[in-house]
Amino acid sequence: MRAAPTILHLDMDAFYASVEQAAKPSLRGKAVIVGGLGPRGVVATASYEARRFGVHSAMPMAQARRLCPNGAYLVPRFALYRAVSDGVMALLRELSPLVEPLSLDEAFVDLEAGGAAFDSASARATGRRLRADIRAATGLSASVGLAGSKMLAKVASEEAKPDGLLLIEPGTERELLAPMTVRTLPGVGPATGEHLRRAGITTVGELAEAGEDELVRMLGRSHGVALYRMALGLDDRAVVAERDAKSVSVEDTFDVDLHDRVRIRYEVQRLADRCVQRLRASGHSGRTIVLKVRRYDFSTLTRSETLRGPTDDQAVVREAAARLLEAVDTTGGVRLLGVGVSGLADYTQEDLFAQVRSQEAAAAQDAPAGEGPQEVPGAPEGAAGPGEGPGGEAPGQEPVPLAERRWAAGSDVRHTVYGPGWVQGSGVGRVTVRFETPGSLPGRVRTFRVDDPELTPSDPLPLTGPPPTGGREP
DNA sequence: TCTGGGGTCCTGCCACGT
DNA sequence: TCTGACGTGGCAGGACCC
Repeated sequence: MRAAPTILHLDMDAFYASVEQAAKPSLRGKAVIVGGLGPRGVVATASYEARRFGVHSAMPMAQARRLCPNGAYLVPRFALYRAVSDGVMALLRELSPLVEPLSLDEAFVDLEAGGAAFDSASARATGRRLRADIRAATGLSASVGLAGSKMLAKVASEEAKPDGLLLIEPGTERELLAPMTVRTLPGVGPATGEHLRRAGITTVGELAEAGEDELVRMLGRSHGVALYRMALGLDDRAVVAERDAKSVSVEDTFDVDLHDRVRIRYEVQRLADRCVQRLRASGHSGRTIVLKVRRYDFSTLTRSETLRGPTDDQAVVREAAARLLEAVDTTGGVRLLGVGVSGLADYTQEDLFAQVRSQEAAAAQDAPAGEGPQEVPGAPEGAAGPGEGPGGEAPGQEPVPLAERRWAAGSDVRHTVYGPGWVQGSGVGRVTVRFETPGSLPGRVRTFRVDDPELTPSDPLPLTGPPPTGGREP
Protein backbone atom coordinates (compact mmCIF):
# COMPACT_ATOMS: atom_id res chain seq x y z
CA MET A 1 0.00 0.00 0.00
CA ARG A 2 1.06 3.54 -0.68
CA ALA A 3 2.60 5.15 2.39
CA ALA A 4 2.19 8.87 1.74
CA PRO A 5 -1.32 10.39 1.91
CA THR A 6 -1.15 11.87 -1.57
CA ILE A 7 -4.50 10.78 -2.96
CA LEU A 8 -6.86 13.75 -2.80
CA HIS A 9 -10.63 13.53 -2.90
CA LEU A 10 -12.44 16.75 -3.63
CA ASP A 11 -16.10 17.17 -2.79
CA MET A 12 -17.92 20.42 -3.49
CA ASP A 13 -20.30 21.16 -0.60
CA ALA A 14 -24.03 20.86 -1.49
CA PHE A 15 -22.92 21.71 -5.00
CA TYR A 16 -26.10 22.54 -6.94
CA ALA A 17 -27.62 24.42 -4.02
CA SER A 18 -24.39 26.32 -3.38
CA VAL A 19 -24.16 27.38 -7.03
CA GLU A 20 -27.71 28.68 -6.83
CA GLN A 21 -26.91 30.60 -3.65
CA ALA A 22 -23.83 32.09 -5.30
CA ALA A 23 -25.90 33.10 -8.32
CA LYS A 24 -28.79 34.50 -6.28
CA PRO A 25 -27.73 36.74 -3.38
CA SER A 26 -31.19 36.72 -1.80
CA LEU A 27 -30.88 32.95 -1.21
CA ARG A 28 -27.62 33.08 0.73
CA GLY A 29 -28.12 31.70 4.23
CA LYS A 30 -31.55 30.36 3.25
CA ALA A 31 -32.88 26.85 2.76
CA VAL A 32 -32.45 26.02 -0.94
CA ILE A 33 -33.68 22.77 -2.44
CA VAL A 34 -32.77 21.80 -6.01
CA GLY A 35 -34.56 18.99 -7.79
CA GLY A 36 -37.51 17.98 -9.90
CA LEU A 37 -40.52 20.17 -9.15
CA GLY A 38 -43.13 17.93 -10.77
CA PRO A 39 -45.48 15.74 -8.76
CA ARG A 40 -42.93 12.93 -8.81
CA GLY A 41 -39.77 14.95 -8.34
CA VAL A 42 -37.05 14.16 -5.84
CA VAL A 43 -34.42 16.32 -4.14
CA ALA A 44 -31.09 16.42 -5.98
CA THR A 45 -29.32 18.66 -3.47
CA ALA A 46 -30.37 20.55 -0.35
CA SER A 47 -28.36 23.42 1.11
CA TYR A 48 -27.05 22.94 4.64
CA GLU A 49 -29.73 25.33 5.86
CA ALA A 50 -32.38 23.01 4.36
CA ARG A 51 -30.72 19.91 5.81
CA ARG A 52 -31.40 21.28 9.27
CA PHE A 53 -35.09 20.70 8.50
CA GLY A 54 -34.37 17.08 7.67
CA VAL A 55 -34.35 17.53 3.90
CA HIS A 56 -31.80 15.40 2.07
CA SER A 57 -30.92 14.08 -1.38
CA ALA A 58 -33.24 11.51 -3.01
CA MET A 59 -36.14 12.52 -0.76
CA PRO A 60 -39.49 12.94 -2.55
CA MET A 61 -40.04 16.64 -3.19
CA ALA A 62 -43.50 16.50 -1.58
CA GLN A 63 -41.94 15.33 1.66
CA ALA A 64 -39.30 18.04 1.47
CA ARG A 65 -42.01 20.68 1.08
CA ARG A 66 -43.77 19.37 4.16
CA LEU A 67 -40.55 19.48 6.20
CA CYS A 68 -39.39 22.84 4.89
CA PRO A 69 -42.38 24.79 3.57
CA ASN A 70 -40.51 28.10 3.38
CA GLY A 71 -37.51 26.85 1.40
CA ALA A 72 -36.64 28.04 -2.10
CA TYR A 73 -37.40 25.23 -4.56
CA LEU A 74 -35.49 25.37 -7.83
CA VAL A 75 -35.06 23.19 -10.91
CA PRO A 76 -31.47 22.11 -11.64
CA ARG A 77 -29.52 24.11 -14.23
CA PHE A 78 -26.99 21.56 -15.41
CA ALA A 79 -25.38 23.78 -18.02
CA LEU A 80 -24.38 26.24 -15.30
CA TYR A 81 -23.20 23.50 -12.92
CA ARG A 82 -21.15 21.97 -15.74
CA ALA A 83 -19.49 25.29 -16.48
CA VAL A 84 -18.57 25.78 -12.81
CA SER A 85 -17.42 22.17 -12.59
CA ASP A 86 -15.17 22.60 -15.65
CA GLY A 87 -13.44 25.47 -13.88
CA VAL A 88 -12.86 23.39 -10.76
CA MET A 89 -11.59 20.39 -12.74
CA ALA A 90 -9.17 22.69 -14.55
CA LEU A 91 -7.72 23.71 -11.17
CA LEU A 92 -7.29 20.03 -10.29
CA ARG A 93 -5.48 19.35 -13.56
CA GLU A 94 -2.99 22.04 -12.67
CA LEU A 95 -1.99 19.78 -9.76
CA SER A 96 -1.69 16.50 -11.63
CA PRO A 97 -2.42 14.82 -14.94
CA LEU A 98 -4.13 12.04 -12.97
CA VAL A 99 -7.56 13.52 -12.23
CA GLU A 100 -10.53 11.16 -12.08
CA PRO A 101 -13.87 13.02 -12.09
CA LEU A 102 -16.66 11.02 -10.43
CA SER A 103 -19.43 13.52 -11.11
CA LEU A 104 -19.80 17.28 -11.57
CA ASP A 105 -18.86 17.91 -7.94
CA GLU A 106 -16.39 15.16 -7.05
CA ALA A 107 -12.99 13.97 -8.20
CA PHE A 108 -9.89 12.07 -7.17
CA VAL A 109 -6.42 13.50 -7.81
CA ASP A 110 -3.13 11.61 -7.56
CA LEU A 111 -0.96 14.42 -6.19
CA GLU A 112 2.23 12.39 -6.24
CA ALA A 113 1.88 11.66 -9.97
CA GLY A 114 1.76 15.40 -10.59
CA GLY A 115 4.61 16.21 -8.22
CA ALA A 116 2.18 18.31 -6.17
CA ALA A 117 2.87 16.43 -2.92
CA PHE A 118 5.12 13.69 -1.59
CA ASP A 119 4.35 13.57 2.14
CA SER A 120 1.75 14.63 4.70
CA ALA A 121 2.97 18.21 5.02
CA SER A 122 3.12 18.92 1.31
CA ALA A 123 -0.22 17.17 0.72
CA ARG A 124 -1.88 19.27 3.38
CA ALA A 125 -0.43 22.47 1.96
CA THR A 126 -1.61 21.56 -1.53
CA GLY A 127 -5.09 20.77 -0.22
CA ARG A 128 -5.32 24.10 1.58
CA ARG A 129 -4.17 26.01 -1.48
CA LEU A 130 -6.65 24.17 -3.69
CA ARG A 131 -9.56 25.06 -1.43
CA ALA A 132 -8.52 28.70 -1.49
CA ASP A 133 -8.15 28.67 -5.26
CA ILE A 134 -11.59 27.13 -5.73
CA ARG A 135 -13.12 29.74 -3.47
CA ALA A 136 -11.39 32.54 -5.36
CA ALA A 137 -12.43 31.18 -8.75
CA THR A 138 -16.02 30.23 -7.96
CA GLY A 139 -16.95 31.65 -4.58
CA LEU A 140 -17.85 28.12 -3.47
CA SER A 141 -16.60 26.00 -0.62
CA ALA A 142 -15.14 22.54 -1.12
CA SER A 143 -14.08 19.78 1.23
CA VAL A 144 -10.84 17.91 0.76
CA GLY A 145 -9.84 14.46 1.97
CA LEU A 146 -6.24 13.27 1.81
CA ALA A 147 -5.09 9.71 2.37
CA GLY A 148 -3.03 6.91 0.91
CA SER A 149 -5.93 5.39 -1.03
CA LYS A 150 -9.06 6.43 -2.86
CA MET A 151 -11.39 4.84 -0.35
CA LEU A 152 -9.75 6.55 2.63
CA ALA A 153 -9.49 9.90 0.85
CA LYS A 154 -13.22 9.76 0.21
CA VAL A 155 -13.95 8.86 3.81
CA ALA A 156 -11.74 11.76 4.85
CA SER A 157 -13.54 14.34 2.70
CA GLU A 158 -16.87 13.06 3.99
CA GLU A 159 -15.64 13.60 7.55
CA ALA A 160 -14.26 17.02 6.65
CA LYS A 161 -17.61 18.32 5.30
CA PRO A 162 -18.64 21.01 5.11
CA ASP A 163 -15.86 23.35 4.11
CA GLY A 164 -13.03 21.40 5.70
CA LEU A 165 -9.86 19.40 5.11
CA LEU A 166 -8.90 16.11 6.72
CA LEU A 167 -5.75 14.09 6.21
CA ILE A 168 -5.59 10.48 7.36
CA GLU A 169 -2.06 9.75 8.53
CA PRO A 170 -0.70 6.40 7.34
CA GLY A 171 -0.94 3.82 10.10
CA THR A 172 -4.04 5.34 11.71
CA GLU A 173 -6.56 3.99 9.21
CA ARG A 174 -7.94 0.98 11.05
CA GLU A 175 -8.26 2.84 14.31
CA LEU A 176 -10.13 5.66 12.55
CA LEU A 177 -12.45 3.37 10.59
CA ALA A 178 -13.29 0.90 13.37
CA PRO A 179 -16.06 2.89 15.12
CA MET A 180 -17.62 4.14 11.89
CA THR A 181 -20.86 2.65 10.59
CA VAL A 182 -20.59 0.10 7.78
CA ARG A 183 -22.53 2.53 5.58
CA THR A 184 -19.40 4.72 5.57
CA LEU A 185 -17.74 2.28 3.18
CA PRO A 186 -18.41 2.71 -0.52
CA GLY A 187 -20.49 -0.19 -1.80
CA VAL A 188 -22.54 -0.58 1.38
CA GLY A 189 -26.00 0.75 0.64
CA PRO A 190 -29.37 0.14 2.27
CA ALA A 191 -29.63 -3.53 1.26
CA THR A 192 -26.12 -4.61 2.27
CA GLY A 193 -26.32 -2.45 5.39
CA GLU A 194 -29.51 -4.20 6.45
CA HIS A 195 -28.05 -7.61 5.57
CA LEU A 196 -25.05 -6.91 7.80
CA ARG A 197 -27.18 -5.44 10.57
CA ARG A 198 -29.22 -8.63 10.74
CA ALA A 199 -25.95 -10.48 11.22
CA GLY A 200 -25.09 -8.17 14.09
CA ILE A 201 -22.50 -6.16 12.15
CA THR A 202 -22.97 -2.40 12.31
CA THR A 203 -19.45 -0.94 12.46
CA VAL A 204 -16.39 -1.22 10.26
CA GLY A 205 -14.51 -2.76 13.18
CA GLU A 206 -17.08 -5.55 13.44
CA LEU A 207 -16.81 -6.04 9.71
CA ALA A 208 -13.06 -6.59 10.02
CA GLU A 209 -13.57 -8.98 12.94
CA ALA A 210 -16.10 -11.04 10.99
CA GLY A 211 -13.33 -12.17 8.67
CA GLU A 212 -13.15 -12.60 4.94
CA ASP A 213 -14.70 -16.09 4.78
CA GLU A 214 -17.79 -15.01 6.67
CA LEU A 215 -18.28 -11.92 4.48
CA VAL A 216 -17.84 -13.96 1.31
CA ARG A 217 -20.45 -16.42 2.60
CA MET A 218 -22.87 -13.57 3.33
CA LEU A 219 -22.30 -11.28 0.36
CA GLY A 220 -20.69 -13.35 -2.37
CA ARG A 221 -17.12 -13.59 -3.52
CA SER A 222 -16.57 -10.23 -5.16
CA HIS A 223 -18.41 -8.05 -2.69
CA GLY A 224 -17.23 -9.98 0.37
CA VAL A 225 -13.54 -9.81 -0.48
CA ALA A 226 -13.73 -6.13 -1.45
CA LEU A 227 -15.57 -5.19 1.74
CA TYR A 228 -13.19 -7.09 3.97
CA ARG A 229 -10.20 -5.34 2.44
CA MET A 230 -11.84 -1.96 2.82
CA ALA A 231 -12.63 -2.68 6.46
CA LEU A 232 -8.89 -3.15 6.96
CA GLY A 233 -8.22 0.12 5.19
CA LEU A 234 -6.76 -1.66 2.15
CA ASP A 235 -7.51 -0.26 -1.29
CA ASP A 236 -5.00 -0.27 -4.13
CA ARG A 237 -7.23 1.07 -6.91
CA ALA A 238 -5.35 3.59 -9.03
CA VAL A 239 -6.60 7.04 -9.98
CA VAL A 240 -7.68 6.68 -13.62
CA ALA A 241 -7.87 9.84 -15.71
CA GLU A 242 -9.76 8.53 -18.72
CA ARG A 243 -12.73 6.23 -18.43
CA ASP A 244 -14.65 5.03 -21.46
CA ALA A 245 -18.42 5.19 -21.24
CA LYS A 246 -20.02 1.74 -21.27
CA SER A 247 -23.62 2.70 -21.96
CA VAL A 248 -25.84 5.60 -22.93
CA SER A 249 -29.45 5.84 -21.83
CA VAL A 250 -32.37 8.21 -21.42
CA GLU A 251 -35.46 7.77 -19.33
CA ASP A 252 -38.55 9.73 -18.35
CA THR A 253 -40.87 9.46 -15.42
CA PHE A 254 -44.36 10.64 -16.31
CA ASP A 255 -46.41 12.93 -14.13
CA VAL A 256 -49.26 10.45 -14.38
CA ASP A 257 -49.04 6.76 -15.30
CA LEU A 258 -49.49 5.96 -18.98
CA HIS A 259 -52.11 3.36 -19.87
CA ASP A 260 -52.67 3.89 -23.59
CA ARG A 261 -50.55 1.41 -25.49
CA VAL A 262 -50.31 3.70 -28.51
CA ARG A 263 -49.02 6.53 -26.36
CA ILE A 264 -46.52 4.18 -24.71
CA ARG A 265 -45.20 3.13 -28.13
CA TYR A 266 -44.89 6.78 -29.10
CA GLU A 267 -42.92 7.62 -25.95
CA VAL A 268 -40.56 4.69 -26.53
CA GLN A 269 -39.88 6.03 -30.03
CA ARG A 270 -39.13 9.49 -28.65
CA LEU A 271 -36.78 8.04 -26.07
CA ALA A 272 -35.03 5.93 -28.72
CA ASP A 273 -34.48 9.07 -30.81
CA ARG A 274 -33.09 11.01 -27.84
CA CYS A 275 -30.86 8.08 -26.95
CA VAL A 276 -29.44 7.94 -30.47
CA GLN A 277 -28.79 11.68 -30.40
CA ARG A 278 -26.80 11.27 -27.19
CA LEU A 279 -25.03 8.20 -28.57
CA ARG A 280 -23.93 10.06 -31.69
CA ALA A 281 -22.95 13.16 -29.75
CA SER A 282 -20.60 10.99 -27.71
CA GLY A 283 -19.10 9.51 -30.88
CA HIS A 284 -20.26 5.98 -30.14
CA SER A 285 -22.38 3.21 -31.54
CA GLY A 286 -23.63 0.21 -29.62
CA ARG A 287 -24.76 -3.38 -29.99
CA THR A 288 -27.24 -3.97 -27.18
CA ILE A 289 -30.54 -2.10 -27.00
CA VAL A 290 -32.20 -1.99 -23.60
CA LEU A 291 -35.79 -1.08 -22.81
CA LYS A 292 -36.65 -0.17 -19.24
CA VAL A 293 -40.19 -0.12 -17.90
CA ARG A 294 -41.23 0.88 -14.41
CA ARG A 295 -44.81 -0.08 -13.77
CA TYR A 296 -47.53 1.57 -11.71
CA ASP A 297 -46.44 -0.42 -8.63
CA PHE A 298 -42.79 0.69 -9.01
CA SER A 299 -41.71 -2.78 -10.13
CA THR A 300 -39.02 -2.33 -12.77
CA LEU A 301 -38.14 -4.63 -15.61
CA THR A 302 -35.64 -4.47 -18.44
CA ARG A 303 -35.65 -6.20 -21.78
CA SER A 304 -32.63 -6.20 -24.03
CA GLU A 305 -31.63 -7.34 -27.46
CA THR A 306 -28.13 -7.68 -28.88
CA LEU A 307 -27.58 -6.91 -32.54
CA ARG A 308 -25.01 -8.54 -34.81
CA GLY A 309 -22.98 -5.38 -34.93
CA PRO A 310 -22.94 -1.92 -33.34
CA THR A 311 -25.29 0.73 -34.66
CA ASP A 312 -26.07 4.41 -34.22
CA ASP A 313 -28.97 4.23 -36.64
CA GLN A 314 -32.12 5.84 -35.30
CA ALA A 315 -34.43 3.47 -37.19
CA VAL A 316 -32.58 0.39 -35.92
CA VAL A 317 -32.72 1.50 -32.28
CA ARG A 318 -36.36 2.52 -32.64
CA GLU A 319 -37.31 -0.83 -34.10
CA ALA A 320 -35.41 -2.83 -31.51
CA ALA A 321 -36.99 -0.82 -28.68
CA ALA A 322 -40.44 -1.31 -30.23
CA ARG A 323 -39.86 -5.06 -30.52
CA LEU A 324 -38.81 -5.23 -26.89
CA LEU A 325 -41.89 -3.28 -25.83
CA GLU A 326 -44.16 -5.81 -27.52
CA ALA A 327 -42.94 -8.41 -25.03
CA VAL A 328 -43.91 -6.29 -22.02
CA ASP A 329 -47.29 -6.30 -20.33
CA THR A 330 -48.20 -2.69 -19.53
CA THR A 331 -51.72 -3.18 -18.26
CA GLY A 332 -52.07 -1.34 -15.00
CA GLY A 333 -49.98 1.55 -16.32
CA VAL A 334 -46.35 2.61 -16.53
CA ARG A 335 -44.71 5.46 -14.63
CA LEU A 336 -41.30 5.37 -16.33
CA LEU A 337 -39.92 4.37 -19.70
CA GLY A 338 -36.27 4.28 -20.70
CA VAL A 339 -34.17 3.32 -23.71
CA GLY A 340 -30.47 2.60 -23.52
CA VAL A 341 -27.62 1.31 -25.65
CA SER A 342 -24.68 -0.64 -24.27
CA GLY A 343 -21.84 -2.65 -25.72
CA LEU A 344 -20.43 0.61 -27.03
CA ALA A 345 -17.90 0.87 -29.84
CA ASP A 346 -16.14 3.87 -31.32
CA TYR A 347 -17.16 2.91 -34.81
CA THR A 348 -20.26 1.77 -36.65
CA GLN A 349 -20.24 -1.45 -38.56
CA GLU A 350 -22.39 -0.53 -41.51
CA ASP A 351 -25.72 -2.28 -41.36
CA LEU A 352 -26.96 -2.33 -44.90
CA PHE A 353 -30.34 -3.78 -43.99
CA ALA A 354 -30.79 -1.02 -41.49
CA GLN A 355 -29.98 1.59 -44.08
CA VAL A 356 -32.53 0.13 -46.45
CA ARG A 357 -35.15 0.08 -43.69
CA SER A 358 -34.19 3.61 -42.77
CA GLN A 359 -34.73 4.79 -46.32
CA GLU A 360 -38.05 2.98 -46.46
CA ALA A 361 -39.11 4.65 -43.26
CA ALA A 362 -38.11 8.05 -44.61
CA ALA A 363 -40.08 7.39 -47.76
CA ALA A 364 -43.08 6.37 -45.69
CA GLN A 365 -42.81 9.59 -43.69
CA ASP A 366 -43.03 11.61 -46.89
CA ALA A 367 -46.13 9.68 -47.94
CA PRO A 368 -49.63 11.02 -47.19
CA ALA A 369 -50.56 10.97 -43.51
CA GLY A 370 -52.37 7.98 -42.09
CA GLU A 371 -50.11 5.38 -43.69
CA GLY A 372 -47.08 3.53 -42.52
CA PRO A 373 -45.27 3.06 -39.22
CA GLN A 374 -44.67 6.75 -38.53
CA GLU A 375 -48.27 7.42 -37.69
CA VAL A 376 -48.40 9.00 -34.26
CA PRO A 377 -51.73 9.86 -32.75
CA GLY A 378 -52.29 13.02 -30.77
CA ALA A 379 -48.58 13.67 -30.26
CA PRO A 380 -48.61 14.89 -26.68
CA GLU A 381 -46.53 17.91 -25.82
CA GLY A 382 -44.11 18.06 -22.96
CA ALA A 383 -46.14 15.62 -20.92
CA ALA A 384 -42.97 14.03 -19.68
CA GLY A 385 -42.35 16.16 -16.63
CA PRO A 386 -38.57 16.40 -16.29
CA GLY A 387 -36.12 18.29 -18.38
CA GLU A 388 -38.31 21.22 -19.21
CA GLY A 389 -36.19 24.27 -19.76
CA PRO A 390 -37.11 27.83 -18.97
CA GLY A 391 -40.22 29.15 -20.62
CA GLY A 392 -38.46 30.18 -23.78
CA GLU A 393 -37.54 28.15 -26.80
CA ALA A 394 -34.66 25.73 -26.84
CA PRO A 395 -32.24 25.88 -29.78
CA GLY A 396 -33.60 24.15 -32.84
CA GLN A 397 -37.15 24.03 -31.58
CA GLU A 398 -40.20 25.95 -32.65
CA PRO A 399 -40.56 29.23 -30.78
CA VAL A 400 -43.13 28.95 -27.99
CA PRO A 401 -46.03 31.40 -28.32
CA LEU A 402 -45.75 34.10 -25.63
CA ALA A 403 -49.02 33.18 -23.96
CA GLU A 404 -47.90 29.55 -23.53
CA ARG A 405 -44.49 30.27 -22.06
CA ARG A 406 -43.70 28.42 -18.85
CA TRP A 407 -41.24 29.91 -16.42
CA ALA A 408 -39.29 27.33 -14.43
CA ALA A 409 -38.47 28.35 -10.87
CA GLY A 410 -34.85 29.44 -10.65
CA SER A 411 -34.27 30.00 -14.35
CA ASP A 412 -32.51 33.12 -15.60
CA VAL A 413 -34.38 35.88 -17.37
CA ARG A 414 -33.76 39.39 -18.61
CA HIS A 415 -36.15 42.31 -18.66
CA THR A 416 -35.57 45.14 -21.10
CA VAL A 417 -36.02 47.70 -18.32
CA TYR A 418 -34.95 45.95 -15.11
CA GLY A 419 -32.11 43.82 -16.52
CA PRO A 420 -31.07 40.34 -15.40
CA GLY A 421 -32.96 38.36 -12.79
CA TRP A 422 -34.40 34.96 -12.04
CA VAL A 423 -37.84 33.42 -11.81
CA GLN A 424 -38.98 33.12 -8.23
CA GLY A 425 -42.32 31.58 -9.11
CA SER A 426 -45.16 31.58 -11.58
CA GLY A 427 -48.83 30.74 -11.80
CA VAL A 428 -52.27 32.07 -12.75
CA GLY A 429 -50.83 33.95 -15.70
CA ARG A 430 -48.20 35.76 -13.65
CA VAL A 431 -44.48 35.30 -13.20
CA THR A 432 -42.52 36.72 -10.27
CA VAL A 433 -38.94 37.76 -10.95
CA ARG A 434 -36.21 38.79 -8.53
CA PHE A 435 -33.75 41.21 -10.10
CA GLU A 436 -30.29 40.46 -8.79
CA THR A 437 -26.97 39.11 -10.04
CA PRO A 438 -24.16 37.12 -8.42
CA GLY A 439 -22.24 40.29 -7.59
CA SER A 440 -25.17 42.44 -6.49
CA LEU A 441 -26.95 42.92 -3.18
CA PRO A 442 -30.20 40.98 -2.72
CA GLY A 443 -32.58 42.40 -5.29
CA ARG A 444 -36.22 43.50 -5.52
CA VAL A 445 -39.09 41.35 -6.68
CA ARG A 446 -41.49 42.31 -9.48
CA THR A 447 -44.40 40.47 -11.02
CA PHE A 448 -45.27 40.38 -14.72
CA ARG A 449 -47.77 38.73 -16.99
CA VAL A 450 -46.35 35.43 -18.32
CA ASP A 451 -46.66 36.79 -21.84
CA ASP A 452 -44.88 40.10 -21.10
CA PRO A 453 -42.83 40.65 -24.30
CA GLU A 454 -40.17 42.59 -22.38
CA LEU A 455 -39.26 39.49 -20.40
CA THR A 456 -37.08 36.84 -22.07
CA PRO A 457 -35.19 33.74 -20.94
CA SER A 458 -31.43 34.28 -20.73
CA ASP A 459 -28.20 32.45 -20.08
CA PRO A 460 -26.77 32.19 -16.57
CA LEU A 461 -24.28 34.86 -15.54
CA PRO A 462 -20.79 33.87 -14.34
CA LEU A 463 -20.59 33.48 -10.56
CA THR A 464 -17.52 35.69 -10.28
CA GLY A 465 -16.11 38.46 -12.39
CA PRO A 466 -17.26 41.89 -13.52
CA PRO A 467 -20.92 42.81 -13.02
CA PRO A 468 -23.07 42.55 -16.14
CA THR A 469 -24.13 45.58 -18.08
CA GLY A 470 -27.56 46.53 -19.33
CA GLY A 471 -30.77 47.15 -17.47
CA ARG A 472 -31.49 49.65 -14.78
CA GLU A 473 -30.38 48.92 -11.23
CA PRO A 474 -33.54 47.66 -9.50
C1' DT B 1 -49.05 13.13 -4.00
C1' DC B 2 -43.79 8.44 -2.21
C1' DT B 3 -39.79 7.04 -4.46
C1' DG B 4 -35.41 11.25 -10.65
C1' DG B 5 -31.87 10.43 -14.06
C1' DG B 6 -27.68 8.57 -15.67
C1' DG B 7 -24.59 5.53 -14.87
C1' DT B 8 -21.45 1.01 -13.13
C1' DC B 9 -20.82 -3.53 -11.48
C1' DC B 10 -22.15 -8.10 -9.92
C1' DT B 11 -24.86 -12.40 -9.80
C1' DG B 12 -27.65 -16.14 -11.34
C1' DC B 13 -29.59 -18.52 -14.99
C1' DC B 14 -29.80 -20.44 -19.48
C1' DA B 15 -28.38 -21.77 -24.11
C1' DC B 16 -24.84 -23.14 -26.91
C1' DG B 17 -20.49 -24.94 -28.72
C1' DT B 18 -16.58 -27.79 -27.92
C1' DT C 1 -23.65 -41.96 -30.54
C1' DC C 2 -24.56 -40.22 -26.13
C1' DT C 3 -23.32 -37.70 -22.02
C1' DG C 4 -21.06 -34.57 -18.96
C1' DA C 5 -17.87 -30.75 -17.99
C1' DC C 6 -16.64 -26.34 -19.01
C1' DG C 7 -16.26 -21.71 -20.91
C1' DT C 8 -18.69 -18.00 -22.95
C1' DG C 9 -22.25 -14.80 -24.25
C1' DG C 10 -26.77 -13.04 -23.63
C1' DC C 11 -30.23 -11.71 -20.60
C1' DA C 12 -32.64 -10.02 -16.37
C1' DG C 13 -32.53 -8.23 -11.98
C1' DG C 14 -30.52 -5.99 -8.04
C1' DA C 15 -27.46 -2.96 -5.50
C1' DC C 16 -25.07 1.05 -5.43
C1' DC C 17 -23.29 5.79 -6.53
C1' DC C 18 -23.78 10.90 -7.30
